[in-house]
Amino acid sequence: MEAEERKTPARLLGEADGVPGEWLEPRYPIGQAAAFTDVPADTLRYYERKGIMTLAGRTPGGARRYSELDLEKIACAHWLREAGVPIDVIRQLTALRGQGPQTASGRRALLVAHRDELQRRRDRIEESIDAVEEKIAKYDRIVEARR
Amino acid sequence: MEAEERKTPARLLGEADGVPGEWLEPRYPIGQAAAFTDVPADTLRYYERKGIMTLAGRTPGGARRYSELDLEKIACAHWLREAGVPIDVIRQLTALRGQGPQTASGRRALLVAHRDELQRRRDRIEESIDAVEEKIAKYDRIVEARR
DNA sequence: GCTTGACTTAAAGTGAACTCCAAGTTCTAG
DNA sequence: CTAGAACTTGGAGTTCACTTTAAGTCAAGC
Repeated sequence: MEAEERKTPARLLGEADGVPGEWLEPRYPIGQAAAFTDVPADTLRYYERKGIMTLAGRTPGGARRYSELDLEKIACAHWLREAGVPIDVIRQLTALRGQGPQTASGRRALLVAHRDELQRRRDRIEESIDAVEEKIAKYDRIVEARR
Repeated sequence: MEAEERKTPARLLGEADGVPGEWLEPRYPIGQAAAFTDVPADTLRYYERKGIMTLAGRTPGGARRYSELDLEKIACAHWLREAGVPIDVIRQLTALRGQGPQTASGRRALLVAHRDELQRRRDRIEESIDAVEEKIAKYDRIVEARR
């Protein structure tokens, strides 16, 4: 057992290797994938159930093996989640991506809709910040008056 | 029955009336309070259970009656919720407010903490927007290339 | 007195996104 | 070959903030 877990597969480091298609090899068990992507294994299985990950390769025995491309897809899905995109929308994006390049404009539309939503969310937060600052200022005056 | 429900109690319109302390009168039943504040009656009871509303006045029969001050407190709590402040934090603020003015600096600290949290949240969203825009641009190039 | 509608309570249900568990199977190092 | 770590599955549990339900009480108009 190593002192420190290796956290990044070659592809993510940009170490292009000679064998073409090598990063499509289903190589990484779920625990490694979890460590690489920082997404818990349970969550990876959950994403799969929810249909936002097309199934990675399996060993004859049935254990999942992720390729480096799969890891990138996971990273992308997880990133979208962190950006607040609901699983449902990610599923739609994934489904469209699976249907080939003619769905590109549909996917673009989904992303534009989400960007607009994000902007609205940011604007609301901005307003909240302003209002909270005002309240803080009010407390400053109160605290000041009591000294 | 009126054609249009009256949505705002006098105090919120700024119609100061002659009788001092009048806006402390527990006057409005929960349905009215809900209409005024745009917070469903169920949610008002829920807030009360959660301890983020000190109990409003009651009729002899046990029905809640809200004063205009209560309505302002509701508006404040609801606004904090919309700003993403968890119920728990609102409860702390409410509790501190109930303990008098010497807790003002404590309340200020809670608000500052929340403002910082909001700023972090806004910054994350900002990053997400940038990233989504980048993805959109990528799709633009794809869609362009296919024409 | 009776109906209607607004109110009361405790408790259960909802939905999103995980997160954990039990019991069994597979993989891997020695 | 075997011990034990890592994996499999289906399903239950968790958290948050409500939301709904069931069963009953209260106040006003006819």
